[in-house]
Amino acid sequence: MQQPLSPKQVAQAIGVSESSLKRWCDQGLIPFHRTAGGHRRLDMPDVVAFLRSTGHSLVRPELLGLPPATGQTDISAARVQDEFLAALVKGDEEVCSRIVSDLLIAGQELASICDRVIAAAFRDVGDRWDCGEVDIWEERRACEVSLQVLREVRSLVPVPEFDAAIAMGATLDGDPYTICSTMAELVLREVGFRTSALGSQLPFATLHQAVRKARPALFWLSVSSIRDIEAFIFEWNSFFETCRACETALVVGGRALADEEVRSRIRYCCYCDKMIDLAKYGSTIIERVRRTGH
Amino acid sequence: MQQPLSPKQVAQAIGVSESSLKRWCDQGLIPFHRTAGGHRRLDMPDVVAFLRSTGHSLVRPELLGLPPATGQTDISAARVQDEFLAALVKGDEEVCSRIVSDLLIAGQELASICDRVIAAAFRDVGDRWDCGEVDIWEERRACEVSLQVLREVRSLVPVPEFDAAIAMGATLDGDPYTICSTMAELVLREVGFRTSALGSQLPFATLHQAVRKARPALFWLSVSSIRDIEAFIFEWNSFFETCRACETALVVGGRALADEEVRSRIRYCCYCDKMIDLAKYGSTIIERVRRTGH
DNA sequence: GTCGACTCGGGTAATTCGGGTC
DNA sequence: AATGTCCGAATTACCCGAGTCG
Repeated sequence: MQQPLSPKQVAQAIGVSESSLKRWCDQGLIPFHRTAGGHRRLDMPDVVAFLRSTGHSLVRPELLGLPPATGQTDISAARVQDEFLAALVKGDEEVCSRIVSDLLIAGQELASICDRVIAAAFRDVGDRWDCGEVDIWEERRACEVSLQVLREVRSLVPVPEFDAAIAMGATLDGDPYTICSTMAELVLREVGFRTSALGSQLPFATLHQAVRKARPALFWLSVSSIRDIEAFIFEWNSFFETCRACETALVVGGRALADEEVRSRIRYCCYCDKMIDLAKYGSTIIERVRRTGH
Repeated sequence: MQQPLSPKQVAQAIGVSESSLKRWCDQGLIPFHRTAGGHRRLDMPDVVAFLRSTGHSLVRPELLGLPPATGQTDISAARVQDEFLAALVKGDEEVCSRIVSDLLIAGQELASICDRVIAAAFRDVGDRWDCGEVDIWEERRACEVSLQVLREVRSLVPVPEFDAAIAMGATLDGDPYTICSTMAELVLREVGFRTSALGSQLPFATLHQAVRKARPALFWLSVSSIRDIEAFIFEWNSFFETCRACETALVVGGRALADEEVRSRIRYCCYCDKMIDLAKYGSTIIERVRRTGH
């Protein structure tokens, strides 16, 4: 759990006077609470949200425990993607998380950072693997680094409300790739869900149990490979019925279902090619739940 | 009735100095009574009421059930373990990470937190799984929560020196359990290594490459299951030769090697039953590298 | 009764408050 | 309209020798 920040800390990190920061707080631009003696205390995710919405940048990020800035804030610049890819292949976690947190603070959509930087880098790593340019251990190290980066980003987005709608998700038996599923969790959390990731390699049987017990409003499944197509389709559709009975929206994504052939034979509520799609669909569900209660 | 709390406990739990808390007591903001010798004692309901009134609403009452700072007795340890286990099974990441970070702040060794809280909880979760008390998805969720907690703790550990010795590690092909390996990374990082975790399910072939290319001073392998013992032993010993050639200390741990029968047939530099052992061995290596340069 | 850890009370330095002014 | 600077009063964090707890 994060320690709350003092106005001075935040003011110095942004590079403005303490008075300005206090005024912003008092105007409601940054949520804050007070100590018993009346001193203001700020939470990190609230500060980050303020930075993102106003376009302020951090002069001294290290005062907030963030990595030093790179100055790169334009996500479409090929240079950002190249730098991220290079750092990822070298296993340079510091640079990776610096790039991502810069983009985030600069106000880029989290979902498009996932799509255009992280997922894009993994496609490239995959290509290089095919060519024999990177070894398995380098690819796995890249996964670990990315997971750590995603974890750091997670601490920068607001904690969901205690009574928010629940989203759950996983990857299926035989599918060890957790990156997509972890990105999905992060994106849905940012949209406002209380998320719980169930990890990788789960058999369908236990997913039925999970949905019945936790009653999530949304369930995501990331499918990167399928062994037995017929068995998969049968089990999938049975799982869909359970979801429907529990009023759970079943969302699907992943390489293996880019093929319309398979997709046409399974039932689902939404197919998301990219994280940005998931973010949009998640928002509509959150909205509906807020309005109607389910 | 709950046991009364000491000022230090409460101050730590809500992240303020002990003096502030005592002042608030003396101002009448928090009701309290005194021991015969004059020490302040607070009751849980009063503390919770105070937190509500000051907007610390995120803090949950159960977080205050933690033991005093450097609780070294088995009793207090057992209590933490129970709280952690309960939260883990419920998938309550917030409470889990709070417990761990409180213990860290209180000065507990990271390695012994790993051994006595996290690893211990997983043994229990495993037992309950065997009894059918918890389902697979709950166990997997517990893994994910633990990984999140470990990654969060990682950001509290000082960043290693740029030129520090390197430690690498992984789990082997067919072994999907990453918790132990992640704990190992964390412990070695705290000791001063620049670590890079390679994730799970790595074939031996690529480990040879990794060691030759990165030349780590230490390589950890966590082995929780072995399929073909003879093949394993052969491949292992070949990997040990590579490590020796690269002056890499090969450290081993994990359930599957608790059996001395298998262990007697493989070569390694150190077997670590617990994380505390790994921390000690890691320190000696770091020391040696600092002195001799390799 | 011993002992280590904790707590007391009080003092001091640093931070923050709110408000007024530039 | 927004920001930066200044100020006296209040709040908080850190420190220490003596006493208490378990």
